[in-house]
Amino acid sequence: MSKSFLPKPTESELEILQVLWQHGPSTVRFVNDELSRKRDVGYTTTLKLLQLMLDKNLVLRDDDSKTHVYRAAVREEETQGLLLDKFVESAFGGSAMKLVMQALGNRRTSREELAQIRRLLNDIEIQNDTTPPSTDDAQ
Amino acid sequence: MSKSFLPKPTESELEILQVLWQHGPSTVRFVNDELSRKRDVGYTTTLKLLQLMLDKNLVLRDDDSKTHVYRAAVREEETQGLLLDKFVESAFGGSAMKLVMQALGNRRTSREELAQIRRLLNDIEIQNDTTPPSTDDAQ
DNA sequence: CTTAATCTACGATTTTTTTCGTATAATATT
DNA sequence: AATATTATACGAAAAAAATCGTAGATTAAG
Repeated sequence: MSKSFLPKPTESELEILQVLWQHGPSTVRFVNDELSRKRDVGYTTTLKLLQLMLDKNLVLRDDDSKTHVYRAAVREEETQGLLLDKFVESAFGGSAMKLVMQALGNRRTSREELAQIRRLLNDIEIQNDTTPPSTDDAQ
Repeated sequence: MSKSFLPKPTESELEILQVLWQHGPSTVRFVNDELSRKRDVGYTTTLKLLQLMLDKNLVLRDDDSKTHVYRAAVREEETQGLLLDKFVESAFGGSAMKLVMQALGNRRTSREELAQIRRLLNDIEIQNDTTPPSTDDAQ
């Protein structure tokens, strides 16, 4: 009931969402310019994508003025969570732990970041102690 | 020079690799049976996929006997690393930290796992101390 | 030996995703 | 006002990925 349908965005759709998340509501022109910084994309391609995303309710648009303004209709964390779940499942056979170990192991992590993770670990541990293990229903 | 070309496997190819990684060299029949446990797949579909993967050098096959035996040609960790990089880039805008935080935050992590991560964190920190910070170029 | 069962090869179709061209409308420029 | 610029809509092609059917070969069963 809480979370409405969130369709899994495709690779290209995700690129666009990144732009919208990072820069807020944007015109097609702006989104396209941003995408163009990385690779070659035609204007109408971006436009079409945005329109499809509108159909899928991935974005909303304000068409008061001639040049429409699009904005993300899905929240960043929520979407990332969804994608993460799928990714853990498909690439790591369901083991989030393996993923975390890989992510931490195979790249330089600064002292500050390490500290940040430690803090999070502490929080989780406290929660684990406070909140009883509950019925551990795996899916 | 070190790592040879590793093509990014598609979703379906990944499913197959999972089977091969987990069960070792397998026949088409076996792989198909495994996939069928999750969803509906035709035998020839699996066969075709395996053949395409052979072309791409994602798998190797032993066709001494009539029924061929396929095995993964790419290592699990290496492939996961590759996919992880792409995923961090596309879904988390390049921030592995955000990904780790999400992965840890949004799911129940057992005490044992938390300890495991702490150990890893320690190891990394020691490395950080031992190895000079070098040019700390964040981007 | 004949028939049934099991495999591989492979073309071809279907589905999904991405890209683009063109028509047309609105706005800006000279 | 005429022309150039910039937008959107939308069909449709191109590209990528997944699925399947059928032919022919080999092995197993009867």
